[in-house]
Amino acid sequence: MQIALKQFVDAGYHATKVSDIVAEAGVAQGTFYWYFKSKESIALQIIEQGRQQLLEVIGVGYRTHSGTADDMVQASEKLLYRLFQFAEQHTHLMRMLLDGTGFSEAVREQIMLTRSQMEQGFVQNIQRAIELEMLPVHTEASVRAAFLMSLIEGVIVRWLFSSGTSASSSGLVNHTAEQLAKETARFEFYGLLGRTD
Amino acid sequence: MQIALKQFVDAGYHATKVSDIVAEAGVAQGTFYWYFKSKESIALQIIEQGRQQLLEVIGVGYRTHSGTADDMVQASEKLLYRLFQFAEQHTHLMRMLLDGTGFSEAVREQIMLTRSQMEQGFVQNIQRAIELEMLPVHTEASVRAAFLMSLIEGVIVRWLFSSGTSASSSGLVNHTAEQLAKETARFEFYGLLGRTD
Amino acid sequence: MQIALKQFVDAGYHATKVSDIVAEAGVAQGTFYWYFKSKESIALQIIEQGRQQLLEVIGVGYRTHSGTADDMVQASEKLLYRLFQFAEQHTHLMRMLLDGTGFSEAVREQIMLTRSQMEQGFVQNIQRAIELEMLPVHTEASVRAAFLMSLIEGVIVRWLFSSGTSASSSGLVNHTAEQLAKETARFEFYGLLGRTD
Amino acid sequence: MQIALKQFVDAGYHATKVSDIVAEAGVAQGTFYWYFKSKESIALQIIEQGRQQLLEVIGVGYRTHSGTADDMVQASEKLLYRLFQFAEQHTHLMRMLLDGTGFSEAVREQIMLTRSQMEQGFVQNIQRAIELEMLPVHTEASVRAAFLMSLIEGVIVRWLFSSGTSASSSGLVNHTAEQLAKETARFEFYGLLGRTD
DNA sequence: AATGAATGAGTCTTCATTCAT
DNA sequence: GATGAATGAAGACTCATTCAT
Repeated sequence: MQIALKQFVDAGYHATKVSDIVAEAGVAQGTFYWYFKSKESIALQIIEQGRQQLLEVIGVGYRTHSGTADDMVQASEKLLYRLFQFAEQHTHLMRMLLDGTGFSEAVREQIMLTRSQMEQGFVQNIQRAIELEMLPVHTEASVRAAFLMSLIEGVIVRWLFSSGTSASSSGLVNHTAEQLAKETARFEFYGLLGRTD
Repeated sequence: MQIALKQFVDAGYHATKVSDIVAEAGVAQGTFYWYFKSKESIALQIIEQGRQQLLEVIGVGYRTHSGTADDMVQASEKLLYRLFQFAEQHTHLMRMLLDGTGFSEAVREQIMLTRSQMEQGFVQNIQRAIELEMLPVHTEASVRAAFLMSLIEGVIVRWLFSSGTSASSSGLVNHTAEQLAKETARFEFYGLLGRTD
Repeated sequence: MQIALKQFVDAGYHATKVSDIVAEAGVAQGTFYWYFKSKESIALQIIEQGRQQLLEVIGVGYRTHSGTADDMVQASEKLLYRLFQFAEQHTHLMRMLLDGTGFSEAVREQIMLTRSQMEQGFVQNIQRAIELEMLPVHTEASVRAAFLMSLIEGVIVRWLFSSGTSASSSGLVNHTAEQLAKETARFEFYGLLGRTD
Repeated sequence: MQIALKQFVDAGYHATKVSDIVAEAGVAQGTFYWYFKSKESIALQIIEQGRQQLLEVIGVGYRTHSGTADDMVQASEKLLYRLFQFAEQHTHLMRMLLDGTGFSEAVREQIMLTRSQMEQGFVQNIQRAIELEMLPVHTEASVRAAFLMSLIEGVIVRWLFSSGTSASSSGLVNHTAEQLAKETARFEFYGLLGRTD
């Protein structure tokens, strides 16, 4: 699965032949089919496993029961830090989830489901914060979660996957997970204008 | 090209057969090859054309020479409005650019290049705003452009492409381009906490 | 036809596309079919035309009515000289006839027919020489004609077509038509051992 | 490879479909590509194998260290006999080598190389004979080898391949390998005029 | 558990030929 | 006479999957 994941991400799902996977794994073609029902099935299993790890990472904390704005920023920073760390350690998986390099319908659906579940987590957190009057009410929680999730996904993509291609390096490339978490949390809560005090 | 774009986006690049394209176009297989060198080449041409349109849309304004924070917000709102309108009218193209549904290496590279050029535009605008002291200096322009671009891409994806799959509808689905532009601009400048006055 | 012949010979019949021919000729694809019924038909016409020229060249003389061995050698030398000259001036045609670069059945048949007619000419000449007791009777005329024809074909091929490829240059490459005719005639009548006087 | 060779020779390289080969072989299309990289590659392998066999056949003897003219004629006769026998047993291969029925560039090159190597063998033998003063010096060895090779190629073509087409049967058709070797050797050394004693 | 040879459906691409203008 | 866009049959090659051993 490690090998398959890497190849899916590096070369794309379609461009990755089962024969490539087994070649790198050093086993025979038939062996693949002893462990996996099909090429699609291995992709599905990779995601399934990744989903669980990912949701654990973001699921842990962030469920404050009150606090100041600063508390929120700090809590978010911590969550983002954990998430970015995880992304750094599971580059291939994240790439599969965020790039979606041309998988089949069924696989794409699972990818979307995973991201959707992640986003749902944010919706709940934001909802809670609004109820606790830690956040103003001017916008729906789901919209704000969408903003947040967009931000996070985009940041990870630019941070970890922007090299190689001729595309610009987005200025995020040389950041540490920690710096990135701080910057992102600041933008999350205060926007481009930053804190106005 | 219209037909090919639609099929690429709906079924995926690989799943789209040249025979499907010509069938819907009502011409013979050979005719395709009279106009396009290969299947990849039509994808490349689609992007090339789309890139130009897209860059025109965001290239127009946003190059203020001074002004208050409110001016900035309004200018950004206008730009976003134009962009979201364009996205609404060119759903398939945007999907090709933002989803990248498993195209070949060469095509993916062009997609990335297009997005990168768009992001570069934002970098320059932000840089200008910092020079004019309209934005605080605490963060590099390229980082902020990355945030902004992430936001925009994520918003468009959730707004236009989130139906169909079982994934949640992200709360953005039923917004108009106008509403979305307003909300996004607000988040862009003030973050989750919103304006503090 | 000139252009087609050249391309058939240089690239091979199958590798030569009608579009290549018309491109070099500077006319449209359809124009080709105004003048020729098909790709095969142009090849057939080329041969037909070439056959007539070729048979004229070798048909002229060589019909002695008596004479010494020296007379025969000289007569043969003249014939070969004419033939080699013709070959030199019609390289492409000769190549088509002697190389037979993968033409279709019908074309190949015409090529064979042409060569066969040429060989028949030699059979008759040799037959005559035997009747006139200018040549010993130990071998059938047809066999000797086969030897002769083999010799001539091989010589022309090596003389005119052996460059380019990595294949050896056969030592014939830098001869003039005249030298070649002399050497060939000598071998024809006296073999490797040469004249024994 | 047997089957492919036969079909290449009977129908021509281009006219032979991979599907024809596998059909006659009784295997699936894919199986072909398990054993051969491409259609061209099987042709190349056929030649490679054939080259080795052929060069062995002519490589054996013929390297006398002195002797009379008669010795030479007999030695040559033996060599020719072996060669003609081989040709008779490997008709298809010889046809591929001598007819060159429209193969691709790469294959043609290998064919030419094979024939060239054969000719080189003759050059050396003749050179030796000249050094040993068994042959007169009036002509270069390479030229004489060209004559000889032409003779041999032409004889084989006419002997084995002249039926079928409407072309004449060249008078060689009904000879045995032995007779042919004798006649050819005679012509080789004494030419049309034959021995003058 | 593992092998790897065998399968064959699937697809892009080529190119001789046609035909409306 | 000439054009060149349109046709569509044909064929090489790929690769996920199967299966006898």
